[in-house]
Amino acid sequence: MDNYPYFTSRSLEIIGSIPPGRVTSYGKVAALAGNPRGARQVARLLHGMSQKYSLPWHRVVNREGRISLPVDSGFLRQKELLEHEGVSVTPDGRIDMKKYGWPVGAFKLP
DNA sequence: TTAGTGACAGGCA
DNA sequence: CTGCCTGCCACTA
Repeated sequence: MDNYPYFTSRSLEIIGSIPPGRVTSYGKVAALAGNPRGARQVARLLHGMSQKYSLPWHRVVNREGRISLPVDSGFLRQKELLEHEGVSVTPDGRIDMKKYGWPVGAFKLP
């Protein structure tokens, strides 16, 4: 792993600890990482290096529980990956956060 | 340096 | 439910 800033490395850890079959939001990750205002940074992060570290990027959606990825840029991929884990996604990319949301209770950072 | 942009969020009509 | 607007912050032209 490279030497990333605090917020970045912390975000990567959190995303990496999302269990299969569960999803969270960009804002939630940012908040857990210590910056409630950093949702966009988390998004930019995933956009740039999710593939590189084989992170579960597909388990991160927006606050409305919707896939925030353009249809022409990975929407379908994310949908497939989630359904493959047992997460039901509607054709327009909506997910039931009440059912698949994470974390459930209090989250303890590793 | 300023202006525009985006895998976002929250509040409100 | 759908829009519209404001706040954010790193990046780019």
